[in-house]
Amino acid sequence: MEKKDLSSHHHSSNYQQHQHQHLLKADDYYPTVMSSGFEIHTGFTGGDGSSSSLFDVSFDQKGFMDLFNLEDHYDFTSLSSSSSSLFDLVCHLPPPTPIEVPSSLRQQHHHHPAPVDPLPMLAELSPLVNNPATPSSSSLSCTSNEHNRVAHNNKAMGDDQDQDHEGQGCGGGGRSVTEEEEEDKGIKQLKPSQKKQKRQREPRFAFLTKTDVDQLDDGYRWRKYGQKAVKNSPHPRSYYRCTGAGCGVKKRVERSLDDPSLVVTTYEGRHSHPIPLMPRSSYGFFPESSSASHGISRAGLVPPPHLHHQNHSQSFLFRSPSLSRYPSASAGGQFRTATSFSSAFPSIYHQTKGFDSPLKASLVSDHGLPGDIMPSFLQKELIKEE
DNA sequence: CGATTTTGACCCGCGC
DNA sequence: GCGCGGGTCAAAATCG
Repeated sequence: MEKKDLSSHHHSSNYQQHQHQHLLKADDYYPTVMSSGFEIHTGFTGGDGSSSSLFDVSFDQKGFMDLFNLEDHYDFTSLSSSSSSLFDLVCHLPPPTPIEVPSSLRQQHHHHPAPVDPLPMLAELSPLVNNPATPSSSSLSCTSNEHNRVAHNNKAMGDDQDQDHEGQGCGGGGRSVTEEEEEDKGIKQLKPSQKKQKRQREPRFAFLTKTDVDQLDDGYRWRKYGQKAVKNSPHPRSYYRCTGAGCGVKKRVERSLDDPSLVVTTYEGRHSHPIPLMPRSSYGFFPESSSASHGISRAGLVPPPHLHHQNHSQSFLFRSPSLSRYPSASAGGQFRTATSFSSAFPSIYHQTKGFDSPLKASLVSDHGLPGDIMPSFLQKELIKEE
């Protein structure tokens, strides 16, 4: 039934490499950190910014600051590419406050399970409203999982939340990934008593990406296991699972109702393995940094300790598939991406364009931390603009 | 031929 | 209890 509508969308093949802007948004939050050298402009700029630097990132400073409460401590304006990046900051900052997710997004995410322990603070903070600055700017909001409380108004995903304990899982919880996974699968079949136990979901992160492409290449390999029509939306939602052995990380991709040009990618769980491919994503960022556990290594960022705890730290790199083939950023063309993510930075909105150089960024997670979810899109998104 | 995608069916929780 | 909607399974189809 629904499929039909859906079908039209996926396929990367069709995606053109033209312009994609990625806005990253995050939704459920967890603070992830991204790294790398970009410039951060304190002013919020609209979506297509016109900045020309390679990595211009604009944040809504205010929101950002608010989140972190940094105002007093950090001078964002001073950040520049040379600096370690905002991630540095992030690392030292207090956790962000949750933001409210745009209605369209909310449907899905919000339900937060119960989580793990996320940031207490956040939890308390509760809802923030973010103002979607611009439609596209999408600020996304995120809420933390835990924070569900806040959000839980939406029940849309009710089941979601309830399900599985994976939550802790991937990294967190106690069960091994495989176990979880299996359980996951088996859930249906086994269901008897299990029902009672509600499953909790793992922490999720959502990113908003403004792009023509539905699928971003974040360095991991994903297998699509389902697609559903989204209520009130012509665009379907696709479900992907990481193909890594034992890795139960899931990803959900759909277009925003509010702005079809925005792709909402929600990650759930942590990867239990390092990023596979260099091939595809060989752009380099990643890696190594594992050792740095918290902190940023030059390239990467790691979530602040407090944030770190759970596994939330993940690293991502996003690239649109189509772009994958393009040799890195080096390609001098202009690329542009705008991402906003709420997880870590709730109302942040930034754009990047034209990277000329490979970003050095790598997000680090403790390696495979399950997380490794964070996109590095920042880094590499190379999108050729026109 | 193995991996991935497609897609209808099914499961499950929730509200009415 | 029923219908709705989200999420997942799994067989078939497709891809590389």
